[in-house]
Amino acid sequence: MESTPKIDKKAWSPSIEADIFKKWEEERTAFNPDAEGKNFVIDTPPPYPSGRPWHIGAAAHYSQIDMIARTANMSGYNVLFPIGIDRNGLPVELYTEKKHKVKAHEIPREDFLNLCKHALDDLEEEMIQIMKRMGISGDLKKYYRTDSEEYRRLTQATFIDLYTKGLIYQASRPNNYCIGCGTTIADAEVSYEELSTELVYIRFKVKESDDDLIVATTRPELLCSCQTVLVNPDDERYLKHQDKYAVDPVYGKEVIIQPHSSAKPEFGSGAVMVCSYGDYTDVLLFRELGLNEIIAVDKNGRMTDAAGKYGGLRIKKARAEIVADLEKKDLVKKKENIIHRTPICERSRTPIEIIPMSEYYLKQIEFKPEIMKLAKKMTFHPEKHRQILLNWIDAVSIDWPISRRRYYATEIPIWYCKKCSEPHLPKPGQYYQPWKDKAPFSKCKKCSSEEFVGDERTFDTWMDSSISPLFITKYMQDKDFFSKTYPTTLRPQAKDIIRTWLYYTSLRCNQLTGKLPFKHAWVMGYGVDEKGERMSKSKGNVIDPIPLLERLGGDTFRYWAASETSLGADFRCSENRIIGSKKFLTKLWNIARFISIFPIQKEVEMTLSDKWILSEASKLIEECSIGFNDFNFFIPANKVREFTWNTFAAHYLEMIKGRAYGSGFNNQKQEIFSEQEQKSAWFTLHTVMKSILLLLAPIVPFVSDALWREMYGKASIHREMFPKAIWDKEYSKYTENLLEFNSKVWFEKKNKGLSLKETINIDIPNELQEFSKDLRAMHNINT
RNA sequence: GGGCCGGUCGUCUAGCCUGGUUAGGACAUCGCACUGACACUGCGAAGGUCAGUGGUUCAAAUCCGCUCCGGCCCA
Repeated sequence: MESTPKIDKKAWSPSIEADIFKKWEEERTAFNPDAEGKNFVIDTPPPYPSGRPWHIGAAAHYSQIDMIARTANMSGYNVLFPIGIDRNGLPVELYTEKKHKVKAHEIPREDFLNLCKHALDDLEEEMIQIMKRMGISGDLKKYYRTDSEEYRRLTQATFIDLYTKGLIYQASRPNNYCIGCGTTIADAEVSYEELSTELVYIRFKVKESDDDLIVATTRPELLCSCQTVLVNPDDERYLKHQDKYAVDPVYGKEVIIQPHSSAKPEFGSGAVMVCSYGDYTDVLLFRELGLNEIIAVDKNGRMTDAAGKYGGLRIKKARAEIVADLEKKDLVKKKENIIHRTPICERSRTPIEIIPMSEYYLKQIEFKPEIMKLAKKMTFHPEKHRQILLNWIDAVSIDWPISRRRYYATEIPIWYCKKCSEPHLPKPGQYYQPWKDKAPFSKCKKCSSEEFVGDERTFDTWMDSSISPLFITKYMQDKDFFSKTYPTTLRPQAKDIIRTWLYYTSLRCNQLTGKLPFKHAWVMGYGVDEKGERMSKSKGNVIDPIPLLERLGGDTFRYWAASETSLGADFRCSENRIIGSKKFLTKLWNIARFISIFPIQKEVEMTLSDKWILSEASKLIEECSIGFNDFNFFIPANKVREFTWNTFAAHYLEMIKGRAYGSGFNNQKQEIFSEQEQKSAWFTLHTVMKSILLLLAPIVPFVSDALWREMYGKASIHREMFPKAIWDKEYSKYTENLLEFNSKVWFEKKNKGLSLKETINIDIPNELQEFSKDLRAMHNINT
């Protein structure tokens, strides 16, 4: 028997991945909802090109999402795997301002938007390149953008629909306002940071007495809006002051001192002033106590006229001056530094102010029970992340403010009558820019006036993002397509945007269609650095995926992404870990290279060794399908590696080598294997090899396809189905004994200083007698 | 203050739901070895009181209580 492998290269070389990718592009068939098989629609998260390099963890997520698509495909589904790029909202604006050294509010809006439109083009191009390098199977030539007219048109149409249904209203109420971004933001966009701040003890006078009342506050500049001072009802220090009036030391205003349980005796002096608005508690207290709000801070972050001589100053400056003035008059008893949990804007990291503004709201409070019900119906992968969504729904306490005072986002499609201010909404189906477009109405429906003014605001970008399942299924555009693809099958997404993207999508799509937008939510953890810390540019621990992909290849990267950490858990990124996964691909390559020596063989009557490894293969297939069904690639990646390397290669290949070559035992030519036995080995080798390649195909699509085409025909492995566990699993009962016996022989030879080729005298245990021919050949055992 | 998740060889992780082998694997470390595909290899060794503590049980990494530590979320 000749021993020339069909595959001549000695190692897997990632450089050929580009050619394979090209082949896939040529062979691509478009998604057809009417094709054979059930439809499987992935609501792919459109990544945001927010800077370079693209976060290696995010890139890893995309490779995992591709594994989902390929898994569905190999399970017989008809897969729609759209690719999108998110380009709306504040990050683009900030990036544009920096890139072009302009300020959004200082140049004409039109010019600014034009700059924004192309600011991300190069970053986007780089992302697409990375996706290609990773072998993403979605159509990378036809990807969508969230800032396209088609997308924004749909956002506006859904808004008009919900407005007509009465789910949207305008109201002025105290809300989170980010001075850095110049806009109201939703609770979901607020995060918290422990910041150090100064607690100032200010001396108030108690009216009609000689007593002082010390009030501790972190916001002395809000003194002008103070409407009452609270003390704890059980605080004996202040019993005598209750229901008297306190006189503030700057404006001389008299406010009532009232008992209230929200004043904690142990915090500060135990007496707190209630101002509009220091924090969210103030908002609740104003409401509860029926106080009149005084607006102390304007939307530019300056004090209003209500602050008297401090009017016009920035918050921090006003605070410093007011404290200095009070100190001069000895009205500050003391100051201390405390750590204060401060709400900040998630995007700009600026502390939040609470300022009443007139904004549009989408009703969500009344939908809470419904969304809660749906959240319990969705299948979560992993199940444990469901709780994050349930907790958030539970915490939702006000309707969602959806209007933003920003520029590069979908415009609110409303015009107002110049005379009577009546709002007018256009017909859905077109993209409207009311800040510059002429109103599409001739007369006001209320007062018949003919002049209109367009709303200048935009939507919260989550208004766009939350309808991605509708956009990809052609909602309001192609009824037939929509009816066949919606609800979508699966939403893959990161853990940290459950309270925004997952929640808002469930809310909005349910309001619009009455249905849950997807059956499965697949939630991934964060990519963190080698030490388990989050990656950030300031920490200097970011890893650029491009050079890694270039050097090690897409499959190495993907195998790492699959095998490193289990579903939904955070995973550590480091070059060493990625390099480690390349070894397995080389091993796989060489196993295939060895097997490619032997001809493809039809099924024949098999020997026990062959039945044994096929039994193990059946077990492997079953274990892997548990992982694939849960879209958990950690399981197949590790199980296949363990089987391939530690069982198939280390034991089975060694056991049948002689038999496959047909040359009998190493030194004892007297015993030769029959042709039948040889063919049985050939058949088994190829059968197991095929199963391994098929099981790995969704994870390492390049190398599996290269080997498949080389060994089993011209068509791509990605047109195949997963293998079925058709082999009798009973023979796995020998596994433990076989592995143990082989180890024992190797150990003996080593101890006696024998080379592996040399003969040895050793007894084959009774339970393995049926394997003795293969075992004697393998170890060169004397009979 | 409340909630959720986690704590297993140097590092990462499986096992925990459904108690019961010498707690499995990978990387790193240390020996030895060219073996009819593979030195990007093979074989072997060393390395763990399963965070701590109390309980349930014939039996606990696994179930329950408490404590400590870390991460996230919400007040």
